[in-house]
Order: sequence, then structure tokens, then C-alpha cells
Amino acid sequence: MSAVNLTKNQTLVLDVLTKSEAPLSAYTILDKLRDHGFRAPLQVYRALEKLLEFGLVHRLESLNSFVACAHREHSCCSHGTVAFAICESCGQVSEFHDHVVDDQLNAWTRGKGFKPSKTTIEIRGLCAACNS
Amino acid sequence: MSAVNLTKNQTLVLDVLTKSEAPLSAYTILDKLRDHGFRAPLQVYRALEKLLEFGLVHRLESLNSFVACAHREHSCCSHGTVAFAICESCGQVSEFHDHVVDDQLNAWTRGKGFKPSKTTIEIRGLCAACNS
DNA sequence: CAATTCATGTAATAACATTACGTGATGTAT
DNA sequence: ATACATCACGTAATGTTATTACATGAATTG
Repeated sequence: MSAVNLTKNQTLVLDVLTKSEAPLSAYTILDKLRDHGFRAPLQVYRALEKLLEFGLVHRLESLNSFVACAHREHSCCSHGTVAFAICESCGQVSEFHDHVVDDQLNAWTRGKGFKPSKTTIEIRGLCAACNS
Repeated sequence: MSAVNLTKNQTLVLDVLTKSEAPLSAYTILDKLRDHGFRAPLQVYRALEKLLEFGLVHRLESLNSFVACAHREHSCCSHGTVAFAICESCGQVSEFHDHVVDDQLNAWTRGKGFKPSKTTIEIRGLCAACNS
């Protein structure tokens, strides 16, 4: 689809996130990339900034962490808000999209004259595997 | 309603948040309470922890900041998830509750066997006053 | 009264994020 | 081709947010 040309650092950071089961903090990413020449947090933050911009990565506000986008193939997610269910036991994150929620929040903002720029929806809890 | 007995520190922190127009970070609260004997971040974080527990204060994950609950009188908000619209220009925060969104997210989690503990919904953007 | 709980205080440290400054590579208009 | 702008990158320092560790006194309870 998009096929943005990523720089070396951006590629390294995206690869680390893609291979990870769970979200990673910027400093964890840094540690994982020391062998590839990363020395300072800024190298990670700069790559993340671009990846977020490209929609290849999401930031989880309630964890101060980052995940690779799970739906790169779906055009559905390029517009609309993405929600996350975050398991506090195993760390696994499910990314999903819900048009009803989206529409409902948009209805609220329209009603108030509020112009949304970015919406965060994060559900913390226990996943099916961990609460059984 | 609830009328929990707050300690001195909890009262001080809640008062500061209640009087503030915009959300405050823990360190800003600390600065505002220096005159009242506050010396260390932990004093603030401990008070906030309890106030969050009592439902008197909310944490805004996308800002690493805290606001007094706007709906202390409504029993409606003791159950269910609260959403926030945060103006990135003036800092003003609107707290609201939407049963449809709530139900929809609950439907998703039930379907997945996910047991939610806490849900964050934060809409960043420009309020009516700031985008006109 | 001993034991427990809990709010508090202080210090140190950990975790997360940004600012400031400089360099080299690439692209573009003159 | 040179001057100029832009951009990715590197390094260092600093700023901001949050927690851990340890100690004390007051209130509660058995």
C-alpha cells in the first residue's frame, strides 16, 4: 500500500516493534538497538515520531509505550480512531476499530463545536487467556 | 454524596485541582503547595492515588496530568467510563459520559473474553472557543 | 499495652522526553 | 557548478514525570 521509504533508523525501530509481542518503551527500544549503533534516546524518539506520522506505529498513552500498527493492510484504519485492549498480565495488546464508537464520539464533538485532532481509546484489563 | 473523610494533604491537593481551570501535573501541584508545607513529589502522588481511588480526581493519560472530577454530584458516573475532550489551545477539559460508547466497548470486550479494569478515552483537539 | 495500620516526611533514584548544537548528504534554483 | 535550503543523523545536557527505600508518629484494635 503506502510503501513509504523509511530511513535506516526508522526501519530498525519498526522492526524491533514488529517483532515484539508486547509494547515497548522508547528506552527499551534503545537498549535493543545498541548493537546497531544506537547511543541516545533521541535517535529512538526521532524515528518514532516519523513512524507515528506514517501511521506505522501507535503510541499507548497509558503505558508510555509504542506498538507496531496491527492493521497496516486495512484501509479502514487510515481514517477513524483505533482502540486498544491492553492485558495487564501478559502485556498483549489488541488493536481494533469500532465505527459505532467512532461515530458516537464524532457526534459528541460536532455537537460541542469541538474539532478533534487525535483520539485515544485504551482499555486496560485482563485478556481471555489471563482471566480464565 | 460519598463524603469520604479526606486527610489534610488529600484536601489540599483536591482544592488545588478544583480551583484550576486546566489539568495540572503532579509537579505543578507540588509547586502550588510549597507554602503549605509540601516538599516532595511523593506527597502529591500519595494524595493523588487516594483521590483517584475515591473517584474525586481523574488522570489524563495523554497529558500526564490530573483534573478534579467534574461530575461528583451525578451518580451516573460512578459506574461507566468517563471521556474527556481536551483543548490543545486553552487547556480546558470537558468531561462527559456516553452510554453508547460504553456499551459498545463493553460488547467488544465481552466478545473477546477480555475483562476490563479501566478505560481511557481522551479526545485531543480544539474547543469551540478556540477553533472559531 | 502490644500489634497493626495508615498518613506522613525525606532522600535518592529510575523512567520518560526534550532542547541545543553541530555535521554531512541530498535536492534545487540560479 | 555554486549557493541555498532541507533533512536525517549524532552527541550532550537537561528537563519532566514517577517510584523505591527507609524512618516516624498518630490512630485503631485485640
